[in-house]
Amino acid sequence: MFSKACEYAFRAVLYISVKSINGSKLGINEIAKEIDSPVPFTAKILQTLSREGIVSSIKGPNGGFFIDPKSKPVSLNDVVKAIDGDDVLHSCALGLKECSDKFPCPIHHEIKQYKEHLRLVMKETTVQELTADLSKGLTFLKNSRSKRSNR
Amino acid sequence: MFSKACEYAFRAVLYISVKSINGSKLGINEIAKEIDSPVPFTAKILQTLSREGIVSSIKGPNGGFFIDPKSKPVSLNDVVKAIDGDDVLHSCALGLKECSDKFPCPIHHEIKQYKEHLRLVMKETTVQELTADLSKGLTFLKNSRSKRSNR
DNA sequence: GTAAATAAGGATGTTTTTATCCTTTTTTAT
DNA sequence: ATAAAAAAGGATAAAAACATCCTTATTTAC
Repeated sequence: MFSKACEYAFRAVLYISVKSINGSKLGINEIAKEIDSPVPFTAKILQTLSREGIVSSIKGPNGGFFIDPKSKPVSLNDVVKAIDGDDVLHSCALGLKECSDKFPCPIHHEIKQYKEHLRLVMKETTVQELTADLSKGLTFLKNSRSKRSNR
Repeated sequence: MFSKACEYAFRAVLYISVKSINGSKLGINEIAKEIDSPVPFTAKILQTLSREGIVSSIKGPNGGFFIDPKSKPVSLNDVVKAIDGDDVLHSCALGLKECSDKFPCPIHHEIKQYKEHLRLVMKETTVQELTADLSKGLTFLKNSRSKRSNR
């Protein structure tokens, strides 16, 4: 559905968002541990997200990554665009470069609705509105007994 | 959404299905040309589809690939399973190995409905029912001016 | 039964994605 | 000022996906 990089990006951004509520800044090691992702790869992804203005960061002691709760909400679509690019949610299931109502692939009409709905959800769902359930422990960013967390 | 291999598989199977209506058997070169895909890679994919019983093939002169129009219809899901495996349509958008109603990722509930919708479409749509529009020229398997077809 | 046509299978190569490592820059505390 | 802590950035490595090539097996036509 999305690249691994994008999956890590979602998880990282959500984790940072939750922890940023009380003004914390988070180091890359903590983030990677808590979302069960490889440290250096996650660092690269956060670099990109930082460059794209999706997360903030400060260097130096007591620095780290954070998301100002008062800043403009970040949609899931913003994250996808930053990491996987703009095409992912628009590309044809059969791989046609041009696939549209006027020039449809054989399953264009069958999955059109699904794709539109998914795009809408990704555009309208914000990281900020997902943080509440996450901090209440109603949703999760990693499996309890994942391999990585057991090392 | 799907791997390139799976995209080629969809296109190949659909092309073969259309041409099989009048009993034709198709060579790998013709198939790859008509669906605008790399010949040897497409050959590999058809090998797999043949092994999985999704297409039939006979070797030797006048041999080739075909789909008996009277055989049991093939769902798009059958093709996905043969090429990308069974997980693709069930995997978590955030990459959690275990993501369910009981143990949901933060966007599980948001996209659950759409994933189910897509799975249903893939299971219920058959290659056979897509062939009619395709042979009428109402749907397409390649772009008119694709790079490959211009070589 | 020989040659040609065709798919099947195995080995290999290329590109992209995923992941790691090392150095540099910035900031803070002392 | 200096040392330590942190992210940023560049170079490299490993794995997976994508793609090709060569040989083998099967079938047909002559």
